[in-house]
Amino acid sequence: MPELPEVEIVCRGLAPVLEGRRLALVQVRRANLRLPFPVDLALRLTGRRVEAITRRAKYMTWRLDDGWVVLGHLGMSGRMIIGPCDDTPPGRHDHVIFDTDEGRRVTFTDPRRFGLLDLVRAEDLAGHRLLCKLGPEPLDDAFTAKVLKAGLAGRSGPIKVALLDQTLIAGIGNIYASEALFRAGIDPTRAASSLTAKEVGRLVPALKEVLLASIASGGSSLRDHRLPSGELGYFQHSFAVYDREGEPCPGCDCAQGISRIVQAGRATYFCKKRQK
DNA sequence: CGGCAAACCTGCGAGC
DNA sequence: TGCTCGCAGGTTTGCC
Repeated sequence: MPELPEVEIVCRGLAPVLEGRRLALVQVRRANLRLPFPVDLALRLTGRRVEAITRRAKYMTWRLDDGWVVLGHLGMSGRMIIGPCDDTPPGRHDHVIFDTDEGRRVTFTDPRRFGLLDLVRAEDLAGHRLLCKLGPEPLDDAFTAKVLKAGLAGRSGPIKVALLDQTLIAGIGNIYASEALFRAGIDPTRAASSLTAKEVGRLVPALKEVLLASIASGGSSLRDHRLPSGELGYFQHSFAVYDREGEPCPGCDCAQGISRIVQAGRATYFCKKRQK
């Protein structure tokens, strides 16, 4: 379930395993995911020390000791699984396996193969073709109602679809778009440009709140119960509206309950009474 | 440029 | 039990 909060949790979970460690053995088990892997990826990573792990939007970056950065994306179904280095045979979808000099193993598994892994020079990271068009980080202080309002100007499409546009805001996915609009009381079908300053003034904190709450719950569950699987960031969330079609609205007593519609090919969940 | 559908993949649950 | 269908949390591309 990799939207911004999940990627953040994965990065935080990987940091204690990888930061400061050398990659003793890297196994690349196929030539590509969504994009081709860099040539000689395994060779270029083997022996490198991971200096720092950070996140940009839904991308993770591992800064290496030779000036290169591993750029990773989990796509729809990508996961990072932590375990020991042992003789367990890799699963069908275990595409890249990183063993550290401490005897720990990180397995990048991705059944649908929408994820990606690339190498980029640190000084070229911001200009990378996948990163250079990304909009502001929603959790940055610089992401304000004024900034979002300006971005929505001239957009006739629905606000919910606009929130998924990574050039407008980076990191919002299909779940948190619905959740934030519910929290802000805004109808997802409204034209993006029709939102008033007051409404955008509710939407921006709503976005920050749903993301932060998700990170907080993931962080705590990660600290408190290390999953036997070693899997990071894939705990049970409780969403107010997402995937709750027909269930009672948690914000009002309407008889209709949560509605599901499709916008730009993706499911949207909302309360028709509470969201205007 | 904006908006939309299709494409990339596999897995899973519902329904028959 | 087994099949088909629809659907899934992302992003890019190409067409209008």
